[in-house]
Amino acid sequence: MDHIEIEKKWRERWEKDGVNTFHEGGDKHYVLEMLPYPSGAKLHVGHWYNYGLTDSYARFMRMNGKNVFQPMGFDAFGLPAENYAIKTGIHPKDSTDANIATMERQLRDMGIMFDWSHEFYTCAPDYYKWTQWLFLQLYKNGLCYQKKAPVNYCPSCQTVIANEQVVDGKCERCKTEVVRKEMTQWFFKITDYAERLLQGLDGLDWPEKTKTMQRNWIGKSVGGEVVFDLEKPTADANAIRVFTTRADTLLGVTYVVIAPEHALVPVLTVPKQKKAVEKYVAEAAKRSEIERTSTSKDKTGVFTGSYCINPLNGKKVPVFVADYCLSTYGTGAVMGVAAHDTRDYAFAKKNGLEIVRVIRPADGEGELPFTEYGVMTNSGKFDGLTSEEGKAAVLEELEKLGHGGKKTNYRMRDWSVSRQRYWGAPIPVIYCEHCGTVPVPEKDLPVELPYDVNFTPDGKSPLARSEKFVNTVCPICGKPARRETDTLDTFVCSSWYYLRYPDAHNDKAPFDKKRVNALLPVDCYVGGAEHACGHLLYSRFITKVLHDLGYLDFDEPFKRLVHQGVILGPDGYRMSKSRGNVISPDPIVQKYGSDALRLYMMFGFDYTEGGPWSDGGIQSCARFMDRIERIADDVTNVKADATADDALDYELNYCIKQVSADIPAFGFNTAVARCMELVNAMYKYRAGKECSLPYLKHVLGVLVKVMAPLAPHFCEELNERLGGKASLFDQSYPVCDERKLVRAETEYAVQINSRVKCKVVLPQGLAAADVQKLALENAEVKELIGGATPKKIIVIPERLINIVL
RNA sequence: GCGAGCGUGGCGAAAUUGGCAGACGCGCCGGACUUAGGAUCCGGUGGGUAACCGUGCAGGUUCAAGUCCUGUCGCUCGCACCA
Repeated sequence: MDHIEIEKKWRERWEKDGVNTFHEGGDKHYVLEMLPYPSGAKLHVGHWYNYGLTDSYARFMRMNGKNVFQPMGFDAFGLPAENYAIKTGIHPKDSTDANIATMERQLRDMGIMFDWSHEFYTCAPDYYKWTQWLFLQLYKNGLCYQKKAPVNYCPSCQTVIANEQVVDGKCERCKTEVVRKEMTQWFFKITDYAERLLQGLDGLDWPEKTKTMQRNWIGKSVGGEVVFDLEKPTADANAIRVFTTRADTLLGVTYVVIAPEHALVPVLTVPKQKKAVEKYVAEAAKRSEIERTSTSKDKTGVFTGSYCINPLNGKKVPVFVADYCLSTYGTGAVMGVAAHDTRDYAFAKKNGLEIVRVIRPADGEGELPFTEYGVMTNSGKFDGLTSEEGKAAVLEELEKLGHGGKKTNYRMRDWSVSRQRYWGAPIPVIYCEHCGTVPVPEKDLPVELPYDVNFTPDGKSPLARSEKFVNTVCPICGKPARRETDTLDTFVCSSWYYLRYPDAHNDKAPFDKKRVNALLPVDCYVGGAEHACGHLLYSRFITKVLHDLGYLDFDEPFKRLVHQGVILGPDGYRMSKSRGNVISPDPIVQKYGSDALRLYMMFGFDYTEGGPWSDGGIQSCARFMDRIERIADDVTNVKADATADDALDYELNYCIKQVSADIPAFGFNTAVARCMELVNAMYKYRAGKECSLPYLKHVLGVLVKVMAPLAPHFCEELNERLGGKASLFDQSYPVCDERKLVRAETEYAVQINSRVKCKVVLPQGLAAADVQKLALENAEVKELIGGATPKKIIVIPERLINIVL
């Protein structure tokens, strides 16, 4: 069979007959793969693994009566295209369009049943118009705000660069040391949804690992806030607030630490300490950029010269600035309990601070620092309480005193959506001297990205230099005003795209409410695990926001999530251009056909594990198809007949049953193995004396349906050759006849003292007592027991008998 | 450092979830058909002559452990001073 030829033929046939066209109604099943970024590197085998195998799942669901919706589009904004433009001068839009054309051709060659009429590109104005609309909804509802935040800035390239472009603190392109720069940026208030994002995880059919990662990322921690009054209040401040999970240790506080970036640093620093503190803060700013992650185990810090008051006992404690306290978590200040925290202990030792024990183990003293829960001591009226009781009691007391109380903290921070970049959706905001920050009215969307801009880096983004773009009029007062020149993070574009597919060309709204509520949530979402705390979290957030605003009936976008494993290069390393170990699917498809590639990707790996690519396996799958074709050659001209051979009929139904369970569980490797077993049985049958070609043809006809989701073109071709008229994908999947799996006899393994000694054949379906009785009557078993009296006999129905002597 | 996951033949991997370890395939060995085969078909293939031994290593629970528990080593991923 010329696979290239027949694959082309069937793709054209499907197209012509509208086999892949989605019609609304019925028992919908929305299958979605994470949409690709159109890079110049084209599709690699990893995309195939993701899209090709998920398509097999989708085809299976379709043959099982589901009305499957499986769309595809392109996540087309982003940094690589812009960097490419800086390097080559080729406009991002042009290179992106070209890449999309190539990738779309490759995707079509895969033979996936995408309904292309729902396709979109996130970089097209008719899509990003609605990304901007989304921004405005968040803005209007208080979920979007501006604040100053640090960005990475390369002084040589004169541009802001992304975190992933910073390698060892240096710019990946020019190796210049990157500096931190404070800039005003837009944020989405994802932290408002922290608790719901956490709670919602429980009901999702997602990999536990991914849920755990999101839980850790959200980082809920239940504790309390303590207010330390300043010894000398000023006009600017009168107290330091700290967050703690160990309120039971409050009476052991011997100092308080604030982060170098804390607003109170200048307020609390006394003139005598000014020089030392300023020097420390400057050094910390540098360190946090370059080596914060690896080394700074050393607990450094300097005294501000000021003191604050422990609200519980009125004790005066010194305030330090130290970089082991993070400005980004909690209140940016912590209480120092040297006796019960390893970091505080190290800091106190180094700075000669007092160490006061207030918790002891339930028995004895134990060494310091003692960081576990125990019993309160040296704590006056709290003495004797357990840590658990003490936490509650202390926080209650603080509340009475008006100096704190219970508080829950989340590690997650708000989502920064500003990018000082050209190739993204412009943020729809206008700055007016008279009216201030003004959102672009919805009727004026989209704010179009100008094509004609200059990419040479000179300290401003290309958008900021485009006078035509920047200069506008204020929508309120009509006077000259300037546009925001930052663009949106591409994760904003991809945070709502699954809502666009059902109604991809709607120019009145981002989606039709009825249609979206009918088709969503996504029933099965498949993509890489690396998006656990990015895209997958943002999408959940946006869905919840749109739900709360009344646009959606559901508040979780993806019911079931599956991660495909990573296909590594033949050398066992992640595929990369620099390693030169990238496997391109194109030559493989040209040589063996896309079905052979698909089968191999299924057969060679555990889907969620992935693994190194190997060339050898692909031939085995091509050979497997040849074996099936050879049977087809034998039976093409006979009339099919279902007069059964018991042994082969058993194999056939066993295969149907197993494959039907494997495919929805993404167990493709075993599904293919079961089909191979059936083909082996067919060969055995064909070689036997009792072989009936009409029956063999019947079995082949069923196999072709069973395998249709796994090798769609090939199976369609065989089906046609066997006399089938309609497309297999408009037919039902074979159903296992359980009666055919009932056999008269079962072979039991007989164990003596837990070791298999022999086998006995007994009728199927016996009660345990009868199994035991018959087994003990067996001559071989009798001999093995040799007259000894069994102490205990365990019978596992249809499996084994264990006789303990 | 913390958290999660993994470790099974020469290789990719299976194992009804505590019940005959190694399905299926690659590779290898042998046979058939052949002028020939790197095509195809059939058979064999964890180790050991054997009793037996075998799922990283050491223990434990159990009639029974790849599967559960404890410890340990190694690898991968995620988070990295989170108070």
